[in-house]
Amino acid sequence: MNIGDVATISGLPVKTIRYYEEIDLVRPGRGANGYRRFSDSDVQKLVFIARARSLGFTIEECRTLLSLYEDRSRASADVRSLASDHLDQIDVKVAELLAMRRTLADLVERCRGDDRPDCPILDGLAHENRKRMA
Amino acid sequence: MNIGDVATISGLPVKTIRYYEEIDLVRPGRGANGYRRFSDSDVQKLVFIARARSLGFTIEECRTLLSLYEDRSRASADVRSLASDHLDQIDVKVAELLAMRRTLADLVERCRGDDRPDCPILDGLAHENRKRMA
DNA sequence: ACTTGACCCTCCACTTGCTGGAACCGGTAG
DNA sequence: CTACCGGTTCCAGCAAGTGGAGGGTCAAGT
Repeated sequence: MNIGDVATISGLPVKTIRYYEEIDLVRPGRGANGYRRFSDSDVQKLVFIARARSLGFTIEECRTLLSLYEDRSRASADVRSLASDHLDQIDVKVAELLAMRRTLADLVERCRGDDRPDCPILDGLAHENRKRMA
Repeated sequence: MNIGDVATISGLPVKTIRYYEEIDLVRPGRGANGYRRFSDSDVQKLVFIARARSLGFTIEECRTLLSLYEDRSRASADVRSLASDHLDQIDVKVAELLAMRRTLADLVERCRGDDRPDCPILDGLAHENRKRMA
C-alpha cells in the first residue's frame, strides 16, 4: 500500500507518517520506484499509534506501548502502569487548567468590558490580587 | 536591578527573561559592564507577563495584553474579549482532556494488570473499540 | 594582591511533534 | 504529449523555552 492510502486509513497526514518512519516508529519497505510500501502490519501499527497519540501518549510512550503490543509475552501490568501514570498526568493537567479557568473567569466576570480603560483583568495581572472568596 | 534579582522577584528563570528580551517583550538597559539593568517598570512588566503566562496566554497574547496594559486609553472591552476567547480555548482543552480521560480510564479499569499478556488497553488501541455505554 | 565563588555575558544546539515549501521523479488518463 | 496527481528528498520553521560551553565581573575573604 502507498503512503496516501495509509494516510486515509489511519487518519494521519502523509507528512506525519513519513516523520514516524524517520524516527523509526515504522519501517515500511520500498518498491522499485522508491515508493514506501506499507504492509498490513505497518498499517496496524500506525492505526495503533494514531489512537495512542489521540489519547495523549507521547511519542516515546507510543514506542513503549508498541513494543509491549508486539511482545507476545508481556505482562499486562506493565501496560496498565504506563496507562495509569498517563491518566494521572491528564488529571494534573486538567486540574491546572481548571485552576487557570477559575482565576481567569473571575477576572473576566469582574470586567465590565466597555469602552472605558478601567479593567480588572489587567489590574489582576499587574498586581497580586488575592480575591476574597465568596 | 540585575537579572538574578528580577528572576527572584518574578519567579521566572534567568534564561527565560533573557529570552523575553530577545523577542522584545522587555527592553532593559545596560550597565557599563554589559549587565542588563532592569528598571522598576521592566520588573512590573515581567511580573505581568509571568502572571499572564501562568494563566495560559501565549507569548503573542501577552504582547497584546502588555500593549493594552500600557495604553492608558484602551477599552476594557478589548481586554475582556481577548480574555474570554482564551477562556473558551481553555474550555475546549479541558473537554478534550476529559474525553481522553474517560476513554483511558475505561481501558485501565478493564485491565487486570497482572503478569499475563492479555490486555484490554492494547486491544483497545489496536482495534476500533466502541464501548457499550453502561 | 590573589583567589574563590557567585553572578553575568554571548552563542549555539536541542527539545516535541510535527508542518510547509521547493525541487524533483513516477504513473495514468485524455 | 501534456496534465496532473501522487510519490520522493531535503531544508526551514513553529512555540517557548532549556542546556551547556566558554568566557568576563564583582565582592569577600585571606
